[in-house]
Amino acid sequence: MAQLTIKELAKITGLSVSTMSRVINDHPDVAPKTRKRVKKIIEEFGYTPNLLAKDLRLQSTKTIGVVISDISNPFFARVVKGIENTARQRKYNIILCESTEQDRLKVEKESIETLLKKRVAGLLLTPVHEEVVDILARKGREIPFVLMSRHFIKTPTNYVVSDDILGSYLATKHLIEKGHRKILYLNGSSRLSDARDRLTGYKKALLEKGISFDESLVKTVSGINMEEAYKVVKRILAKKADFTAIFCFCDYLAMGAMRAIHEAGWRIPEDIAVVGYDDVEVASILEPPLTTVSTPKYQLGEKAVEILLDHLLGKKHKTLQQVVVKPKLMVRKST
Amino acid sequence: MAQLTIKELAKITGLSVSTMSRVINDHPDVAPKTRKRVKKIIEEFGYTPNLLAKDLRLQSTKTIGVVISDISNPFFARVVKGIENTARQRKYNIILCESTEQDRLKVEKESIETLLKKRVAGLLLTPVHEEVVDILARKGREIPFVLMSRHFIKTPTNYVVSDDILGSYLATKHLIEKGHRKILYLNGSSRLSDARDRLTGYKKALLEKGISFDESLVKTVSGINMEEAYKVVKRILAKKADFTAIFCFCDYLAMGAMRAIHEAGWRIPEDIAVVGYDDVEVASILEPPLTTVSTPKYQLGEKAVEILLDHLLGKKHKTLQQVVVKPKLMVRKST
DNA sequence: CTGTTAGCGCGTTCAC
DNA sequence: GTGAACGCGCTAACAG
Repeated sequence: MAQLTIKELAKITGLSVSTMSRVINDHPDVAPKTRKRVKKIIEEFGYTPNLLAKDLRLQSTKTIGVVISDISNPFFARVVKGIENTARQRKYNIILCESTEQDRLKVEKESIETLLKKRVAGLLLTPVHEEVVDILARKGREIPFVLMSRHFIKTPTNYVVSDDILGSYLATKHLIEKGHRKILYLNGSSRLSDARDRLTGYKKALLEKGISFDESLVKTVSGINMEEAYKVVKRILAKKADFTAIFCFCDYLAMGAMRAIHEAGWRIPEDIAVVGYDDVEVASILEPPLTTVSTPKYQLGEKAVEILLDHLLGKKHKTLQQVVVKPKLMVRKST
Repeated sequence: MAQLTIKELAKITGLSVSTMSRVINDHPDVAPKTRKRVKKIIEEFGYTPNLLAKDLRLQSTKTIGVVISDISNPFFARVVKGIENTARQRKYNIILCESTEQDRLKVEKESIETLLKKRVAGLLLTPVHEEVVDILARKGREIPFVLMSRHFIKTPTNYVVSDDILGSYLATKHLIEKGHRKILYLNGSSRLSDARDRLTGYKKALLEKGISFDESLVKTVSGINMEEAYKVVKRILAKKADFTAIFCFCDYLAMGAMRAIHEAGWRIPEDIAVVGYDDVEVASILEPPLTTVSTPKYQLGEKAVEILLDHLLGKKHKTLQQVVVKPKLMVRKST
């Protein structure tokens, strides 16, 4: 990292460090010709300002920490795209951390600690444990953060989520109207608000249509990914299929479920109908095209960044922003 | 960012800053009881070391810059997962930058400049323009970097790629053996080595089987994504389908192509066979399951990080590492 | 084992 | 319009 420093640059130009600093930051108080000459030399010698020093001096960085559970999940990939693109437009960079591993809590905690040490300007998270939020609220830490896809009840925070109750209500209702009475719900961990809310929506539709809730029809996967869903559904199918439809917590799970159903020799939707959540890009070209609940993924990331920056720039300081977007049912061939 | 500093911590404990530094960094030269007491206070007061200061002092960061073209592409999502996970295991973080936009060159350049300013320890890239590599090789910049999926001929660098000629050769040969003579090749920009190499492999198989190369059967999409592929194939199909198979530069393109084919009312593979490249997770559950060329995506990212760290830690300094992994044909129902 | 101090690269008063 | 000097928070000699 033997780079040219501002001091050396000053030596080369024969001017002072402060003048260097001024032209680097386009400060007005510099004679036009001086500026020109210095800029030329900067170009020629390939000077690269050290943001570590600048940020330390200014006590602020243009870096946003992002903690996401699984970038392989097309839903999150899309959210991250939204985050990165809008952040970059606003001259911010993102440090991306995953927390997929078994011991998520530990990984999440460590990632956040590291991000805090790096003095990120703010945090964007899809936390698995509420405890994580407590860490951020600890004394002396007034770092802004916004949760995505999930929120916690105990701790009020900024967040951007989908109206999960509504979404899964619509999905379940749709299935019922298609004649299904026994609907398996393949859920994520009930520790999460999105999983809980989607279960609530599921129950709500059942109730409304006069179908009694059957606890045994709710299955929980240990990890939100295709492979897990595949395994779970395969196991269920091996026993006895006492249901005619599966509603999945998200499309990524639905994909695994579909694979299991196909492999078991059942047809979709004739034998088993499938509904997902998220409306991921590939949903429409699956076999068959997946009926799902559509959510604005890119915009979710975008909005999260905007809320964060509003707080950073002190615009809506202290005012909690909680955005809930309305999902939309996309009916396709899987039901 | 009003955080507790090491100096204030020293004041609280009644000890010196160096002692603080020592316990923070687990330096041996500290009395056990002192260490214990200090640690307790750190915990209690919630001290968070400032890495900006530490890194500035040490002239090195544990951050890796990653410039990827499109995180929505499941291939890259998987590669990034490999990068992030192995980096994190090695105590490094990644700053992720996308360069999808129209004016890629500019975005790529800017991202790299920013990353350099942030003093990332090294760079991982899938560059679109060779020019970008020149920037990194400029005087005074001896930052290590490794290219992924592509490389350049003019400039020798570290890289991790798939044997693209072999892969597309296998794919094309497979199609020919299935009886296809008119095979459309949906390619990415020929500026890229992977696109060029895959075209070469395509031609090689043709030549070997005594089929003359037809320039008009090579179509280039302007952007590597589903939507682009969908549009291009739709347009082609609207005219006249003078081919019985499509070989796509990657699965992501294949997905768009499949959608267009379905919409046009053709069957896969009866009317048009489709082959992709990458063997993305969803490939096996598409309609129909996609025949494709399998590449170790996660491992590609993993290997890239390892090469980078080898250089950072001075192990194989100056020795260029160029890894070429052998792809494997996965025959499924789309052919 | 512990404390003092210099300086990493930079921005910012405050002089001139 | 320009320069000198201080300090952001931290580590690493060096001294004790």
